Amino acid sequence: MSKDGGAGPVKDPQAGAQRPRLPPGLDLLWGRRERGRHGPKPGLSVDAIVEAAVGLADAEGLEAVSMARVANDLGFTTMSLYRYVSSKDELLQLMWNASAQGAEKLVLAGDDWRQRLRAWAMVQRGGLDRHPWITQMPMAAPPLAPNSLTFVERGLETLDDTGISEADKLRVIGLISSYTLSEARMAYDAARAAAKAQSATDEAPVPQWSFEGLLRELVDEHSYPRLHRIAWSDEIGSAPSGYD
Amino acid sequence: MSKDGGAGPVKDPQAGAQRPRLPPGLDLLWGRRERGRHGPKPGLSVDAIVEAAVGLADAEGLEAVSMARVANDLGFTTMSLYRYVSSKDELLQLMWNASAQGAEKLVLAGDDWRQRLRAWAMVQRGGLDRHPWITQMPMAAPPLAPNSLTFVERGLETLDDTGISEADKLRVIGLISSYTLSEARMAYDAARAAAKAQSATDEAPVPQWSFEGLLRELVDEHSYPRLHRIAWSDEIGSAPSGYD
DNA sequence: CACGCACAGTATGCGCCACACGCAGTTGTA
DNA sequence: TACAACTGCGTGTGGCGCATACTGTGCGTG
Repeated sequence: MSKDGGAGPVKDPQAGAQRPRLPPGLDLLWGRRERGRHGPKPGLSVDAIVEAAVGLADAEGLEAVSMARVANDLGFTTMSLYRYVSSKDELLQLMWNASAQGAEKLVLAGDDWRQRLRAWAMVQRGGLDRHPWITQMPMAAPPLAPNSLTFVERGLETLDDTGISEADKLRVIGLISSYTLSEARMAYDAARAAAKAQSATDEAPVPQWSFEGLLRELVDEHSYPRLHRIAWSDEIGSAPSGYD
Repeated sequence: MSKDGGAGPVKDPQAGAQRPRLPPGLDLLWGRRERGRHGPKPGLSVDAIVEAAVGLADAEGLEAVSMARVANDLGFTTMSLYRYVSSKDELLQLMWNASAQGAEKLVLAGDDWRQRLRAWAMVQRGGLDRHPWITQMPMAAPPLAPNSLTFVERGLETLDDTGISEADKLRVIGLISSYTLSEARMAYDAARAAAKAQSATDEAPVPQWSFEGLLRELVDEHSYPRLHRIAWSDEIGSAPSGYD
């Protein structure tokens, strides 16, 4: 297979010409997987598959996303999906990337970087609330999907007029990001647990524990003095993430 | 192995009477599940199971932990485990808790809170490096296991002489914690990816991508100007987490 | 002192999963 | 027109968590 030389018609006017091959998952993510030109027309598309999978995850959670369910929702068989996606993991990466769509067009208003950074974090939190299954994803490696990188880029943008180093900017973005993620995860899991407890309500043999109640029950005073104090004070209420 | 292995925090000789029932997963974690007194002697124990599972996860990763593998390693059948543990999820919680053992006896030296907090974070990071599978865990809800709470308590302790509110202390701990976790996760995933790439080295048709190289390849200058600058500068080197 | 029952470990099987493999039919190109 | 590339499907494999029903064991009590 020799593909060097620019003799043939190059569809991509981008001057990049011969880009090196990417690792297996990333090529599709960055639109560098080429489909052949022969054969029947595809009755399906990567986008349609990803859309169906995201819809399923939104409606029933990530654990409801199986190749069989997605294929069935689309009216195809399980194995047909593998003509478009090489593994379930790849599909998950595509879903993640899809959920971060629209980052390039968002406007981060604010006079100083604090306001902008805060707005950025709120946008992220909003996305996580809309697609809470992201908090349950395997999270292999830092996000190298195009939309995720765009979002990071926009985060860096909010720090433009601070004097800190580029590497520190990246670290700040990472820290905010991971905190937002973990907060969203807790909120989601708590909501799920509550929903589950409610669904199992017949006679209620389970006394319906709240997080705070549990903490008060479990944390005894002399083993956990500080936690005990916090648990028995009021308000574990939240203030978002506008600190530093 | 010590007799006081995984679960029981304290034995109450007299107060064993009337604590309310805990939700299904937590009772075992807090040593509040009572075994009957009849029948043959158990040939197995919760501690032994947890220990085997942790060993397996340390050696081959979390995905190698299946009820069948754990049981087989112990020389029992799959279903025998369910006499001690009511679900795989419960086993995972126990593993998590077990990995946080020893928090009560660690010494956090330092004159000011920064040093102590930093030491605390380093201990956490050390634990995550020793048991990297923790980064891959489902992470249902905030950690309510006794050892995890002990660790949080020790974290709060480092902030004793700061003037900030209790709730803020908790938030600081949470933030540091989540950042440490996400950093450890990235390091682990990167290591795994590298190991995988190396194991598939015959002729090396894959050009062996590094994270930095990938970033340089993917991030073009005008779509991602800031990331591009970072990618082409040197050092994405790390400085731990002694900031704020 | 024997009997019953709570308990231990086991055997079997169900429904689900991701995915390998090979087939039949369709379509652009030589 | 012949061929090769391609699509979608049927079938099969090995694994998973776990429900259920069983056989045997040994303690507490009649």
